[in-house]
Amino acid sequence: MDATAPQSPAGLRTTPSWLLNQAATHAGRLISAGFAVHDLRGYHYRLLAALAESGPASQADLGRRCAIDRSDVVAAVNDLTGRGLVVRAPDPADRRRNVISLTEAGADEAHRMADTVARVQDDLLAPLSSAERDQLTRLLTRLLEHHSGH
Amino acid sequence: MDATAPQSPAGLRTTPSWLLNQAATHAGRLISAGFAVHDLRGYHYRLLAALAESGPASQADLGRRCAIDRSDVVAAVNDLTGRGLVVRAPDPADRRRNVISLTEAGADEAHRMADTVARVQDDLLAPLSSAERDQLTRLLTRLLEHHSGH
DNA sequence: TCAGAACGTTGGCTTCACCAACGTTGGTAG
DNA sequence: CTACCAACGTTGGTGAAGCCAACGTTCTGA
Repeated sequence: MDATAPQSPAGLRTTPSWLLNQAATHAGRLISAGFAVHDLRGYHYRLLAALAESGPASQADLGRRCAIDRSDVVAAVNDLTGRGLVVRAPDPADRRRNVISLTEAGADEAHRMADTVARVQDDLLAPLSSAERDQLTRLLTRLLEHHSGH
Repeated sequence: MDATAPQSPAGLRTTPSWLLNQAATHAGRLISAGFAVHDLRGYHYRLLAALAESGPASQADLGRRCAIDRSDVVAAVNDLTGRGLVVRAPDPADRRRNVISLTEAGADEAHRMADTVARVQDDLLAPLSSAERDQLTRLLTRLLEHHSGH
Protein backbone atom coordinates (compact mmCIF):
# COMPACT_ATOMS: atom_id res chain seq x y z
CA MET A 1 0.00 0.00 0.00
CA ASP A 2 1.28 3.43 -0.88
CA ALA A 3 1.69 5.39 2.29
CA THR A 4 1.49 8.52 0.19
CA ALA A 5 -1.88 7.69 -1.32
CA PRO A 6 -3.79 10.79 -2.38
CA GLN A 7 -7.27 10.77 -0.92
CA SER A 8 -9.24 7.96 -2.41
CA PRO A 9 -12.63 8.77 -3.89
CA ALA A 10 -15.24 9.53 -1.25
CA GLY A 11 -17.50 7.13 -3.08
CA LEU A 12 -15.17 4.41 -1.91
CA ARG A 13 -13.79 5.93 1.28
CA THR A 14 -17.19 6.08 2.94
CA THR A 15 -18.46 2.71 1.77
CA PRO A 16 -18.48 0.05 4.48
CA SER A 17 -17.72 -2.82 2.11
CA TRP A 18 -14.71 -0.88 0.85
CA LEU A 19 -13.54 -0.11 4.36
CA LEU A 20 -13.92 -3.75 5.32
CA ASN A 21 -12.02 -4.80 2.26
CA GLN A 22 -9.16 -2.40 2.88
CA ALA A 23 -8.95 -3.14 6.58
CA ALA A 24 -8.98 -6.88 5.91
CA THR A 25 -6.34 -6.48 3.22
CA HIS A 26 -4.12 -4.62 5.59
CA ALA A 27 -4.71 -7.13 8.35
CA GLY A 28 -3.87 -9.83 5.83
CA ARG A 29 -0.55 -8.17 5.07
CA LEU A 30 0.35 -8.10 8.74
CA ILE A 31 -0.77 -11.68 9.26
CA SER A 32 1.09 -12.91 6.20
CA ALA A 33 4.26 -11.19 7.30
CA GLY A 34 3.89 -12.87 10.69
CA PHE A 35 3.23 -16.28 9.18
CA ALA A 36 6.16 -15.97 6.78
CA VAL A 37 8.46 -16.43 9.76
CA HIS A 38 6.85 -19.83 10.31
CA ASP A 39 6.94 -20.57 6.57
CA LEU A 40 3.21 -21.26 6.69
CA ARG A 41 0.11 -19.57 5.34
CA GLY A 42 -3.41 -18.72 6.44
CA TYR A 43 -5.00 -22.07 5.69
CA HIS A 44 -2.34 -23.85 7.71
CA TYR A 45 -2.95 -21.72 10.75
CA ARG A 46 -6.69 -22.12 10.63
CA LEU A 47 -6.33 -25.89 10.60
CA LEU A 48 -3.74 -25.99 13.34
CA ALA A 49 -5.84 -23.69 15.50
CA ALA A 50 -8.93 -25.82 15.04
CA LEU A 51 -7.05 -28.99 15.88
CA ALA A 52 -5.34 -27.44 18.88
CA GLU A 53 -8.66 -26.29 20.23
CA SER A 54 -11.00 -29.19 19.57
CA GLY A 55 -8.73 -32.16 19.00
CA PRO A 56 -8.63 -34.57 16.06
CA ALA A 57 -11.25 -34.16 13.36
CA SER A 58 -12.13 -35.27 9.87
CA GLN A 59 -11.10 -33.16 6.91
CA ALA A 60 -14.70 -32.30 6.11
CA ASP A 61 -15.26 -31.12 9.67
CA LEU A 62 -12.13 -29.03 9.60
CA GLY A 63 -13.23 -27.49 6.35
CA ARG A 64 -16.58 -26.49 7.77
CA ARG A 65 -15.11 -25.09 10.95
CA CYS A 66 -12.36 -23.14 9.21
CA ALA A 67 -14.39 -22.03 6.20
CA ILE A 68 -12.04 -23.83 3.82
CA ASP A 69 -13.27 -25.78 0.84
CA ARG A 70 -12.91 -29.59 1.09
CA SER A 71 -10.52 -29.66 -1.83
CA ASP A 72 -8.31 -26.98 -0.29
CA VAL A 73 -8.21 -28.87 2.99
CA VAL A 74 -6.65 -31.80 1.14
CA ALA A 75 -3.74 -29.71 -0.10
CA ALA A 76 -3.20 -27.92 3.20
CA VAL A 77 -3.24 -31.18 5.15
CA ASN A 78 -0.77 -32.61 2.66
CA ASP A 79 1.54 -29.69 3.39
CA LEU A 80 1.15 -30.08 7.13
CA THR A 81 1.81 -33.82 7.08
CA GLY A 82 4.86 -33.17 4.92
CA ARG A 83 6.16 -30.92 7.68
CA GLY A 84 5.33 -33.41 10.39
CA LEU A 85 2.88 -31.06 12.08
CA VAL A 86 -0.13 -33.27 11.56
CA VAL A 87 -0.99 -36.94 11.05
CA ARG A 88 -3.59 -38.30 8.67
CA ALA A 89 -5.11 -41.65 9.59
CA PRO A 90 -8.14 -43.51 8.28
CA ASP A 91 -11.12 -43.49 10.66
CA PRO A 92 -11.82 -47.11 11.60
CA ALA A 93 -15.39 -46.18 12.55
CA ASP A 94 -16.14 -44.62 9.16
CA ARG A 95 -13.95 -45.62 6.32
CA ARG A 96 -14.91 -42.60 4.26
CA ARG A 97 -13.17 -40.33 6.74
CA ASN A 98 -9.62 -39.43 7.59
CA VAL A 99 -8.85 -38.41 11.13
CA ILE A 100 -6.37 -35.53 11.31
CA SER A 101 -4.41 -35.13 14.54
CA LEU A 102 -1.72 -32.74 15.71
CA THR A 103 1.74 -34.09 16.34
CA GLU A 104 3.73 -32.64 19.21
CA ALA A 105 5.59 -30.44 16.77
CA GLY A 106 2.22 -29.38 15.36
CA ALA A 107 0.91 -28.43 18.79
CA ASP A 108 4.05 -26.39 19.42
CA GLU A 109 3.75 -24.65 16.08
CA ALA A 110 0.10 -23.91 16.76
CA HIS A 111 1.09 -22.16 19.98
CA ARG A 112 3.82 -20.18 18.34
CA MET A 113 1.52 -19.09 15.55
CA ALA A 114 -1.15 -18.11 18.04
CA ASP A 115 1.42 -15.86 19.71
CA THR A 116 2.25 -14.32 16.36
CA VAL A 117 -1.44 -13.74 15.67
CA ALA A 118 -1.89 -12.10 19.06
CA ARG A 119 0.98 -9.73 18.40
CA VAL A 120 -0.50 -8.83 15.04
CA GLN A 121 -3.83 -7.96 16.66
CA ASP A 122 -2.12 -5.46 18.91
CA ASP A 123 -0.40 -3.96 15.93
CA LEU A 124 -3.59 -3.85 13.90
CA LEU A 125 -5.75 -2.37 16.65
CA ALA A 126 -3.13 0.03 17.96
CA PRO A 127 -5.20 3.16 17.28
CA LEU A 128 -8.25 1.85 19.16
CA SER A 129 -8.92 1.83 22.88
CA SER A 130 -9.77 -1.45 24.49
CA ALA A 131 -13.45 -0.49 24.61
CA GLU A 132 -13.37 0.37 20.93
CA ARG A 133 -11.73 -2.95 20.13
CA ASP A 134 -14.57 -4.72 21.88
CA GLN A 135 -17.06 -2.61 20.00
CA LEU A 136 -15.50 -3.46 16.67
CA THR A 137 -15.37 -7.14 17.56
CA ARG A 138 -19.00 -7.16 18.59
CA LEU A 139 -20.19 -5.36 15.48
CA LEU A 140 -18.29 -7.69 13.18
CA THR A 141 -19.48 -10.73 15.08
CA ARG A 142 -23.10 -9.63 14.75
CA LEU A 143 -22.58 -9.05 11.06
CA LEU A 144 -21.21 -12.54 10.57
CA GLU A 145 -23.83 -14.20 12.73
CA HIS A 146 -26.58 -12.55 10.76
CA HIS A 147 -25.12 -13.59 7.45
CA SER A 148 -24.35 -17.20 8.36
CA GLY A 149 -27.12 -18.07 10.78
CA HIS A 150 -29.22 -17.12 7.77
CA MET B 1 -19.79 -20.44 2.64
CA ASP B 2 -21.49 -23.23 4.48
CA ALA B 3 -24.53 -21.84 6.22
CA THR B 4 -24.45 -24.86 8.48
CA ALA B 5 -20.92 -24.24 9.72
CA PRO B 6 -20.33 -25.74 13.15
CA GLN B 7 -18.85 -23.19 15.52
CA SER B 8 -15.44 -22.21 14.32
CA PRO B 9 -12.58 -22.34 16.81
CA ALA B 10 -12.76 -19.59 19.41
CA GLY B 11 -9.13 -18.92 18.62
CA LEU B 12 -10.34 -17.64 15.28
CA ARG B 13 -13.85 -16.51 16.11
CA THR B 14 -12.68 -13.91 18.61
CA THR B 15 -9.74 -12.65 16.60
CA PRO B 16 -10.31 -9.26 14.97
CA SER B 17 -8.20 -9.99 11.92
CA TRP B 18 -10.22 -13.15 11.35
CA LEU B 19 -13.50 -11.30 11.80
CA LEU B 20 -12.35 -8.62 9.38
CA ASN B 21 -11.30 -11.26 6.89
CA GLN B 22 -14.58 -13.12 7.08
CA ALA B 23 -16.71 -10.01 6.98
CA ALA B 24 -14.76 -8.68 4.02
CA THR B 25 -15.03 -12.02 2.26
CA HIS B 26 -18.76 -12.00 2.71
CA ALA B 27 -19.02 -8.41 1.57
CA GLY B 28 -16.93 -9.37 -1.43
CA ARG B 29 -19.38 -12.11 -2.33
CA LEU B 30 -22.27 -9.66 -2.23
CA ILE B 31 -20.35 -7.07 -4.21
CA SER B 32 -19.22 -9.58 -6.81
CA ALA B 33 -22.75 -10.82 -7.26
CA GLY B 34 -23.89 -7.25 -7.76
CA PHE B 35 -21.12 -6.46 -10.23
CA ALA B 36 -21.75 -9.65 -12.20
CA VAL B 37 -24.95 -8.05 -13.48
CA HIS B 38 -22.81 -5.31 -15.02
CA ASP B 39 -20.27 -7.87 -16.26
CA LEU B 40 -17.53 -5.94 -14.46
CA ARG B 41 -15.30 -6.54 -11.45
CA GLY B 42 -14.00 -4.69 -8.45
CA TYR B 43 -11.06 -3.02 -10.18
CA HIS B 44 -13.35 -1.64 -12.86
CA TYR B 45 -15.68 -0.08 -10.37
CA ARG B 46 -12.92 1.54 -8.38
CA LEU B 47 -11.57 3.19 -11.49
CA LEU B 48 -14.95 4.34 -12.75
CA ALA B 49 -15.82 5.74 -9.32
CA ALA B 50 -12.54 7.66 -9.10
CA LEU B 51 -13.01 9.10 -12.58
CA ALA B 52 -16.64 10.01 -11.95
CA GLU B 53 -15.69 11.82 -8.81
CA SER B 54 -12.52 13.66 -9.71
CA GLY B 55 -12.44 13.73 -13.48
CA PRO B 56 -9.71 12.56 -15.85
CA ALA B 57 -6.47 11.32 -14.36
CA SER B 58 -3.28 9.49 -15.23
CA GLN B 59 -3.06 5.76 -14.70
CA ALA B 60 -0.51 6.15 -11.95
CA ASP B 61 -2.79 8.58 -10.13
CA LEU B 62 -5.74 6.27 -10.48
CA GLY B 63 -3.67 3.42 -9.13
CA ARG B 64 -2.68 5.39 -6.06
CA ARG B 65 -6.19 6.60 -5.38
CA CYS B 66 -7.82 3.21 -5.86
CA ALA B 67 -5.07 1.14 -4.25
CA ILE B 68 -4.45 -0.77 -7.45
CA ASP B 69 -1.00 -1.68 -8.70
CA ARG B 70 0.21 0.20 -11.80
CA SER B 71 0.39 -2.99 -13.79
CA ASP B 72 -3.16 -3.98 -12.86
CA VAL B 73 -4.43 -0.54 -13.84
CA VAL B 74 -3.14 -1.18 -17.35
CA ALA B 75 -5.24 -4.32 -17.74
CA ALA B 76 -8.36 -2.83 -16.18
CA VAL B 77 -8.13 0.29 -18.36
CA ASN B 78 -7.70 -1.94 -21.39
CA ASP B 79 -10.93 -3.71 -20.46
CA LEU B 80 -12.77 -0.45 -19.92
CA THR B 81 -11.61 1.07 -23.20
CA GLY B 82 -12.64 -2.15 -24.95
CA ARG B 83 -16.14 -1.62 -23.59
CA GLY B 84 -16.19 2.02 -24.53
CA LEU B 85 -16.54 3.17 -20.93
CA VAL B 86 -13.27 5.06 -20.87
CA VAL B 87 -10.84 6.77 -23.24
CA ARG B 88 -7.05 6.63 -23.04
CA ALA B 89 -5.17 9.57 -24.52
CA PRO B 90 -1.54 10.67 -24.29
CA ASP B 91 -0.99 13.68 -22.02
CA PRO B 92 0.45 16.47 -24.19
CA ALA B 93 1.88 18.17 -21.11
CA ASP B 94 3.79 15.07 -19.98
CA ARG B 95 4.50 12.46 -22.56
CA ARG B 96 5.10 9.78 -19.99
CA ARG B 97 1.47 9.92 -18.95
CA ASN B 98 -1.83 8.75 -20.34
CA VAL B 99 -4.95 10.68 -19.46
CA ILE B 100 -7.93 8.45 -18.77
CA SER B 101 -11.41 9.97 -19.14
CA LEU B 102 -14.93 8.66 -18.79
CA THR B 103 -17.10 8.41 -21.85
CA GLU B 104 -20.81 9.13 -21.50
CA ALA B 105 -21.48 5.42 -21.36
CA GLY B 106 -18.79 5.17 -18.70
CA ALA B 107 -20.39 7.87 -16.58
CA ASP B 108 -23.73 6.11 -16.86
CA GLU B 109 -22.23 2.80 -15.87
CA ALA B 110 -20.48 4.43 -12.93
CA HIS B 111 -23.84 5.67 -11.67
CA ARG B 112 -25.51 2.33 -12.12
CA MET B 113 -22.71 0.56 -10.31
CA ALA B 114 -22.84 3.06 -7.49
CA ASP B 115 -26.52 2.22 -7.09
CA THR B 116 -25.65 -1.46 -6.97
CA VAL B 117 -23.00 -0.80 -4.35
CA ALA B 118 -25.45 1.20 -2.25
CA ARG B 119 -27.95 -1.64 -2.31
CA VAL B 120 -25.26 -4.09 -1.25
CA GLN B 121 -24.39 -1.93 1.75
CA ASP B 122 -27.96 -2.12 2.97
CA ASP B 123 -27.88 -5.86 2.57
CA LEU B 124 -24.55 -6.18 4.29
CA LEU B 125 -25.39 -3.92 7.21
CA ALA B 126 -28.95 -5.16 7.64
CA PRO B 127 -28.40 -6.37 11.23
CA LEU B 128 -27.00 -3.05 12.41
CA SER B 129 -28.84 0.09 13.42
CA SER B 130 -27.92 3.30 11.69
CA ALA B 131 -25.93 4.41 14.75
CA GLU B 132 -24.06 1.13 14.74
CA ARG B 133 -23.31 1.47 11.06
CA ASP B 134 -21.77 4.84 11.73
CA GLN B 135 -19.79 3.38 14.59
CA LEU B 136 -18.44 0.60 12.41
CA THR B 137 -17.58 3.04 9.65
CA ARG B 138 -15.74 5.31 12.05
CA LEU B 139 -13.78 2.53 13.67
CA LEU B 140 -12.67 1.14 10.33
CA THR B 141 -11.80 4.59 9.05
CA ARG B 142 -9.62 5.26 12.07
CA LEU B 143 -7.92 1.92 11.60
CA LEU B 144 -7.10 2.72 7.99
CA GLU B 145 -6.01 6.26 8.67
CA HIS B 146 -3.63 5.08 11.32
CA HIS B 147 -2.11 2.44 9.09
CA SER B 148 -1.71 4.59 5.98
CA GLY B 149 -0.94 8.00 7.43
CA HIS B 150 1.93 5.98 8.90
C1' DT C 1 24.14 17.95 -18.17
C1' DC C 2 23.46 14.06 -16.15
C1' DA C 3 21.76 10.96 -12.62
C1' DG C 4 17.70 9.55 -10.70
C1' DA C 5 12.75 9.43 -10.52
C1' DA C 6 8.20 8.68 -12.57
C1' DC C 7 5.39 6.51 -16.08
C1' DG C 8 3.24 2.79 -18.80
C1' DT C 9 3.76 -1.85 -20.02
C1' DT C 10 4.85 -6.88 -20.10
C1' DG C 11 5.06 -11.04 -17.76
C1' DG C 12 5.07 -13.58 -13.92
C1' DC C 13 3.86 -15.22 -9.08
C1' DT C 14 1.04 -16.40 -4.75
C1' DT C 15 -2.99 -16.66 -1.84
C1' DC C 16 -7.61 -17.40 -1.38
C1' DA C 17 -12.16 -18.84 -2.69
C1' DC C 18 -14.65 -21.54 -5.56
C1' DC C 19 -16.72 -25.51 -8.72
C1' DA C 20 -17.44 -30.00 -11.07
C1' DA C 21 -16.57 -34.67 -11.22
C1' DC C 22 -15.19 -39.22 -9.65
C1' DG C 23 -14.96 -43.53 -6.88
C1' DT C 24 -15.70 -45.14 -2.25
C1' DT C 25 -18.37 -45.75 1.80
C1' DG C 26 -22.60 -45.04 4.98
C1' DG C 27 -27.15 -44.60 6.02
C1' DT C 28 -31.99 -45.23 4.91
C1' DA C 29 -36.56 -46.01 2.65
C1' DG C 30 -38.89 -49.26 0.47
C1' DC D 1 -31.97 -56.85 1.40
C1' DT D 2 -31.54 -53.74 -1.99
C1' DA D 3 -31.59 -49.48 -4.10
C1' DC D 4 -30.88 -44.97 -3.70
C1' DC D 5 -29.00 -40.93 -1.96
C1' DA D 6 -25.71 -38.41 1.03
C1' DA D 7 -21.19 -37.68 2.71
C1' DC D 8 -16.21 -38.06 2.16
C1' DG D 9 -11.62 -37.48 0.13
C1' DT D 10 -9.38 -36.42 -4.02
C1' DT D 11 -8.12 -34.46 -8.60
C1' DG D 12 -8.03 -30.78 -11.59
C1' DG D 13 -9.35 -26.46 -12.90
C1' DT D 14 -11.09 -21.37 -12.68
C1' DG D 15 -10.93 -16.54 -11.46
C1' DA D 16 -10.23 -12.31 -8.61
C1' DA D 17 -6.99 -9.85 -6.21
C1' DG D 18 -2.66 -8.25 -4.64
C1' DC D 19 2.03 -8.13 -5.58
C1' DC D 20 7.10 -7.72 -7.80
C1' DA D 21 10.88 -7.23 -11.25
C1' DA D 22 12.32 -5.41 -15.41
C1' DC D 23 12.32 -2.52 -19.52
C1' DG D 24 12.30 1.67 -22.49
C1' DT D 25 10.63 6.34 -22.48
C1' DT D 26 10.24 10.81 -20.57
C1' DC D 27 10.73 14.33 -17.17
C1' DT D 28 13.22 16.83 -13.24
C1' DG D 29 16.44 18.52 -10.04
C1' DA D 30 20.99 18.95 -8.42
